[in-house]
Amino acid sequence: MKHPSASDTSLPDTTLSDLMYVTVVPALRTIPGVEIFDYAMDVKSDLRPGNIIRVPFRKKLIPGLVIEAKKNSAYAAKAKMIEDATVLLDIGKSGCQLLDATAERTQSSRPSVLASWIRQIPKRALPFRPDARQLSLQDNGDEIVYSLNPTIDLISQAKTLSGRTLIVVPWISQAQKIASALDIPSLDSTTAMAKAWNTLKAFSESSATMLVTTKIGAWLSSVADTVLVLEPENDDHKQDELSPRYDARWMVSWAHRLRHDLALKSFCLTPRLGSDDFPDFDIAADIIREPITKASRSDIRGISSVSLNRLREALEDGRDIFLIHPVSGLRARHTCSDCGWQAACSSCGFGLSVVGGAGLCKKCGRRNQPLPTVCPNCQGTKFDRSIAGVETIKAALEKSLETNKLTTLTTTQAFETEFPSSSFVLLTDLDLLAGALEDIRRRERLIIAWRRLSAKILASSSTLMVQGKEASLADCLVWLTSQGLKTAWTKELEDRALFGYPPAKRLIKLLVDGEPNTAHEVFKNLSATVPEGFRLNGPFPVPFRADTRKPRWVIQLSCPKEIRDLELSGMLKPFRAMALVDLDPIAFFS
DNA sequence: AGCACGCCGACT
DNA sequence: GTCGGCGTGCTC
Repeated sequence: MKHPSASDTSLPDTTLSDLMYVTVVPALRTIPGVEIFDYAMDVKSDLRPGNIIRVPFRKKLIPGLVIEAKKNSAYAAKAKMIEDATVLLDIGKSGCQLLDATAERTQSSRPSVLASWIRQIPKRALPFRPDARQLSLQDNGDEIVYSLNPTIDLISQAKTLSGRTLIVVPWISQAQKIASALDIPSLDSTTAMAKAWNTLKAFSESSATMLVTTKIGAWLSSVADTVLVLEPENDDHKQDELSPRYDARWMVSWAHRLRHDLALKSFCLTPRLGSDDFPDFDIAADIIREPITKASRSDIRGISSVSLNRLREALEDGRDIFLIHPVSGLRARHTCSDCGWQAACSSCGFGLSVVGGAGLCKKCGRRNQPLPTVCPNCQGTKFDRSIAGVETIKAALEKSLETNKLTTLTTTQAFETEFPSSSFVLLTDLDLLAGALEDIRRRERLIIAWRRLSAKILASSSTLMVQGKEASLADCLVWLTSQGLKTAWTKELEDRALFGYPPAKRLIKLLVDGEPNTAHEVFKNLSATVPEGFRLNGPFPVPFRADTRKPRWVIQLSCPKEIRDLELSGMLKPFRAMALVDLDPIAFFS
């Protein structure tokens, strides 16, 4: 099998005639620049681009991806011999291309991306044995389906499909629910190593199979016939913690770009900001708005007297009652009533939540941190200034209503719960649905979350009572209509355009660690590099850093949205040493 | 001699 | 980014 390459002609054939070479991307965390390695092999081992094999590396055997087979190598003298050329998986040429594109996009090396894709291969992995496969050569589309219940519609669509189908969802719990509904395997971060490998291998081997996965399996779209994406409007499709950080939605559409025979279908409730395609339905849920005013207060903090009465009535009518109050624990923060001093996490500096009498950090997860009873700033002894937590409200409500049948839900739980028919649900504050994030995207997130919750209410013929500031409540019913959403998104787009934020502009984020002058230095150098039409903002300090960590700064680079990844990464390459470059940020200020 | 530690360059 | 080779210096 001959694979032509530049090196075929650039070097004389001095090698033994029964040797060939392969260029391999090892599955290994490396810095950008440490990318590919050549290996020698017997000509009889028929390796091709896309094959995943094991290669000797230092003193170990590690997984590697063949990206080229060739007669000669400039590294022939160093090249180690591949003794066992057993192919363990094949991701094809398009898999290699997707790897290249992902590395470029995430500003990381191909080996690092590959390592994050295949993670580990069990010791006793069996050879790759694909069934005879008919490649569909038709040009398949990229379609968006709007639905009041995207999950149900995705499942029924999946049942009609016959090829190799990958279902990509934003959360593990959804993946597992869909897996059991369709009786197919799920691949997510909780799947054990050997099982994960066998699952993805089985998916790649069979031409008629189905797999549901979270963002960690999105790369398998390079071997799928059809990819179904659930809730593409949801930002949890982006891996934003581990490195390399990538976005499942981007990866899936890039796979489609590389292989047009890949059919792509997205199921959503809300169009993404910037879309000009809107659903043709309204979410006609039973919703009662209850503005929070001083006059409407009940004895229970955070609950109006009208809400309390409605809850009581619902309970008397035998309805299931739910409380959504997205502040866990006893109270949101341990804040001094007199001076406003706030207890902070000892490892990351974020404000501590009060759960079970001790401090819990919502940012880094550190638990059981001691909370002072006397304010270290002003010696005050009252700490009840912060918003009450769900434990506090639940206890007070159950006492007042003389019941133990109140179910409390966090936002995430609210999205995952199937409400019993005719439930009565109280949301304590509409604004809390958007989470703690103070970002230009707050409104966008709030609208998406609000529509999701309302659709769940509608599906179960329940009632949602929503408290909130008068101004916040004013638009919330409008957001549930197609026309109202269109208006809201148009307004949001105008605001973003005004400030130079996505999707009106492309935004690149650079994170610089160090003193202010370090950040300003990088900013100055960037200003000198960046072409006409680009704009720089910052450096903004990143809040909530631990005392032991250096301060971190955000520099925003706003540029025309048409700009290509390749051009950007070329321009920003010199800054890689000083800054972490995120070409695809979801949060704009941290 | 035996071993822990840390630096630094190579990894095919 | 990680490994491992090698030099240093301490201990038995």
